[in-house]
Amino acid sequence: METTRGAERQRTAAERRRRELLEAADRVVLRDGPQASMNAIAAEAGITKPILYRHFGDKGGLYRALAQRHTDALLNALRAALDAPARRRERVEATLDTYLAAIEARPQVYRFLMHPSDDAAPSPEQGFDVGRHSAPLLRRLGEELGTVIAERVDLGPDSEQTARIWGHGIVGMMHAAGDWWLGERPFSREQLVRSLADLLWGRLAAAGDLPGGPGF
Amino acid sequence: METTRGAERQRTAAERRRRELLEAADRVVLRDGPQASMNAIAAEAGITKPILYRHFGDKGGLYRALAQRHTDALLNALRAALDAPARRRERVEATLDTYLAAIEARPQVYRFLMHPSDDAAPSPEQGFDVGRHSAPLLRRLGEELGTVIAERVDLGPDSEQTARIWGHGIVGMMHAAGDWWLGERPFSREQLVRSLADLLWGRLAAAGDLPGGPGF
DNA sequence: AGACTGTTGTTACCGGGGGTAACACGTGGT
DNA sequence: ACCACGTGTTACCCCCGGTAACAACAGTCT
Repeated sequence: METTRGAERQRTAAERRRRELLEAADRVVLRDGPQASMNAIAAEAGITKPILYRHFGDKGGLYRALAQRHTDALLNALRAALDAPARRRERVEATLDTYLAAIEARPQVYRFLMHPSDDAAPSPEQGFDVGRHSAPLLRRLGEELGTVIAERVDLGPDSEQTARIWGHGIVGMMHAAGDWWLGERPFSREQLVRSLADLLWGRLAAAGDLPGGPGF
Repeated sequence: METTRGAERQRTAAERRRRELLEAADRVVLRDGPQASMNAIAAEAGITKPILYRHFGDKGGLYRALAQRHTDALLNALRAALDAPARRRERVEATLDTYLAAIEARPQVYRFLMHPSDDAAPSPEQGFDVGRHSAPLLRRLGEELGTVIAERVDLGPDSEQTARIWGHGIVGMMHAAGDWWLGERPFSREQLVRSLADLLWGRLAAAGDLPGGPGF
């Protein structure tokens, strides 16, 4: 029967179209930042809005599809750094450096991933639904790192819970420091990596007091 | 001359009005979240939009004025915790706890401060202007903590730079972990504080490996 | 052939958001 | 009486996300 072959062809055609649209969207987002409008994306793709909506449902759908590509790439790079056969300190430094190199190389992509401009999911949840509001990518990174820590590091009782806290905390540290550094960039990436690793290695606890502070 | 007294009276009246408007805006933001519309705020205040614009210029102006009140309060509380006469570990824990207690007590305020929905400053800077895009409050906290660290902790050469990195990093850690915790809240605030302080105290470096990880 | 179905594309519209222009009113100062 | 000024309104503009309604064209079924 010809129907199945026809349907097949149609499907692959639709997928190709979808990829083309995503590439156009990518170009616009890279140029205009996360606040790129649907009109602009449609124009870049040489078509009009309703087609975009047919393919992606709503703006959130397009953005999610767009984000997934970049997210997957970054996540794979981070996993590789995390799995390198080296001492823990070196793995941590490699992971920090991988992340920072990525955001340094393509700041607009990073900005798009981390600041999705808005929810796109105005779910009418009543009770305090705070949280889940930082970029979803950050959450994902935090969870991922948490499980890696839980798998590999011996943390005694409550290990699972501690690992998750640390996962989110370390990711947040990396993100905030990176975001700030990217704005001013007053020193090299290596120095940033070293300082952050030093922080995680307890140098804050080990350092001595300077005169003039409160208490001892 | 009566003019100065009259002008005086007018000015204080205008200031009172401004405070009333801010309080109305506060109510709406607390109810509707950061995406509260100018129409809604005007309605809550019992007036119409143009008055708001006369008082605050634009939406960003209103939001900035609104944010400053809460920001100052939080900042003062944090400074108090940071200045308590106690050992460093206790001061760190107190500061973490202060921050987390604040976001736990008033999640909507926190959400408003941290996720200002959008820039409000679409400055057409050309070059990579990434950064400065997380909530300004986070930046401010990071800088503040950085200077405190630089003032009090002996970090050897490059101390200034290291302190700033740590300031932003620690604030980011606190923020990300707090944001995540606020969403699920699977354990008490005390445990969160202890775990984060442990992380800063180098427990990650000290902990042993579990079998199965890469390298040793 | 002709009728049916599905996809691709269009134009034209809706509701709502930020922001502003133009005008009405009251009150105190000269 | 007149002026200056702050408060308030209505009515509008433009843009954005999203949708309805329709046009054109393929391939399929009888």
